[in-house]
Amino acid sequence: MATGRTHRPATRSRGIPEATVARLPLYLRALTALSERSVPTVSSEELAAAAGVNSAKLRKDFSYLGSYGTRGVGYDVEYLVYQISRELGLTQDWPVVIVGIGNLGAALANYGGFASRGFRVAALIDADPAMAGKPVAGIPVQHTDELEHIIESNGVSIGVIATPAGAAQQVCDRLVAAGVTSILNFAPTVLTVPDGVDVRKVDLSIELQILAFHEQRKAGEESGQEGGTPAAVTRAASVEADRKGPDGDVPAVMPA
Amino acid sequence: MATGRTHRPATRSRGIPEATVARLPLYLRALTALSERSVPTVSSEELAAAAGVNSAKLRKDFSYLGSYGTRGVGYDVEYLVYQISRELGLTQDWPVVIVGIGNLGAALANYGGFASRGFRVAALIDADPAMAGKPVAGIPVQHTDELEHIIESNGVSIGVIATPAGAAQQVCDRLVAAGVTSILNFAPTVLTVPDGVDVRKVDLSIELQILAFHEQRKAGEESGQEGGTPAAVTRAASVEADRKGPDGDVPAVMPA
DNA sequence: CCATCTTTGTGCACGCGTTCACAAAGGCAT
DNA sequence: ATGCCTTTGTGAACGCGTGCACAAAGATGG
Repeated sequence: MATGRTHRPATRSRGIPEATVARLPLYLRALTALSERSVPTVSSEELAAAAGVNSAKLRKDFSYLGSYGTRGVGYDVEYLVYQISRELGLTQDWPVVIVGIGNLGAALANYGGFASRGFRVAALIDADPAMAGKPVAGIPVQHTDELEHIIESNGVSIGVIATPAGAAQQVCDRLVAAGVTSILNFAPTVLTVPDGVDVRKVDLSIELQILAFHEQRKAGEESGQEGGTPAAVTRAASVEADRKGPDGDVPAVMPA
Repeated sequence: MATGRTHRPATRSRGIPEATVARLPLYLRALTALSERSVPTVSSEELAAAAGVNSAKLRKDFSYLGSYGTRGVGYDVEYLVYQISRELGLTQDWPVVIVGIGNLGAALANYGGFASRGFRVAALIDADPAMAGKPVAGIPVQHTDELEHIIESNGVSIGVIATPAGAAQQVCDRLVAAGVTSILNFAPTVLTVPDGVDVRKVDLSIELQILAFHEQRKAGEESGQEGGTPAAVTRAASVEADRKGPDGDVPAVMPA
């Protein structure tokens, strides 16, 4: 999973474990699919299979929400959709701003998953004056100068950062100062935020590196090859040669 | 974090805990930045701050790799960069294919972080015949028919899925059948894969929902408002109304 | 109304991950 | 060479998350 919680070490919110909260959207998605097919009830076993988890874990997760099941029958799909939606806070609209409208920012703006879960793109913001006014996904891009005004007038509490790494912390600071208390960070940087602000990060580069680790392990188990080969040393040395200048001046979205 | 490990419950590979592996890329990034500034050594305290973790955790993480530090001094930056790169398997080139060249796929293709860490985009693949031959990020898009051929002739073991949810499992099956053993999934679906295949997922919708949960909790603690308000019920009911048809036929990338 | 059968909800145990706290180790100054 | 000072490496304790296994609960059929 490309996700990583940053701060908030192990805060069990209102008795619901963090690990459970992270799975609720998964259950909700599976339940929504069942709801569309007009399935009235579902057993923990079936739903767990659809969500890709263990049925015992699913039952324990639901037990934190309350006793919404019926023994011998299962769970009422519609009721559970409502309960989970409510628990996740999806019963209200969340205005969201996306900062950094490069390739990735544009992809996010076009992402259909926003609107369908109570998230509304309130504004697209970019530092490039040439972008200002240009519509992306039907929404005109606004200049960074407007950031504070946009946040405050729309009551935005969730911000998405899709800028290059060099700009991320600065953007983050401005978002927080303007009142944003939850940030989804796509820039490959560690963001520092005050207490009370949640940060979640999505980092493609890290995901790939984790996959490479397991891939290497799988390959190494058979061929038994290990240790620094000459080629390996060469590549390692070239790693730094690739990276010129500070993080900020790489034009592409999300430099590593 | 937008990341979630899927299968592989708790396999401690060669003695290195999974949680440690997930942090190694973070350390590597911080170390690379230090290396660029020609910093010769760094203490666990400094590096931990740069990586956004606890110094004790960092030292324990490094202890799994071996004793690469010098007491009273710290760690040699260059040496550590090499050791972590080697451990993560970044000392070799990993050809990667990206399947699904929509908004997101194009953003990924343009992502600078690929090349700088030993990942090479071997091919871009899309099901739309109109896309075939069109260059994206300097690489011509190829049709899905070529998938097996591309995988085998390039020795690709890592695949990135950026298709709509409805196509993801099918693409996944074909990738695995052709020899791919690690998959990074951006489509909002649970992928089923045989043993030995690693799947990591990046799911924007889930991340936002987790943020919304905490955001609601923060808001609720002050205003003490709880329970299903009429407005809440309205929204919950409209959740399903938004979602027409099966997952597959939503045109946008990554429907939720 | 009773027996049976299905499925939930959870007590319990186990293992991973995190953190504390400190002894061991090495550099450095004198 | 010796003592001091810094920083590593790790033993031990703790807490969270997971999974097992079963008792309680309720539906269903006779």
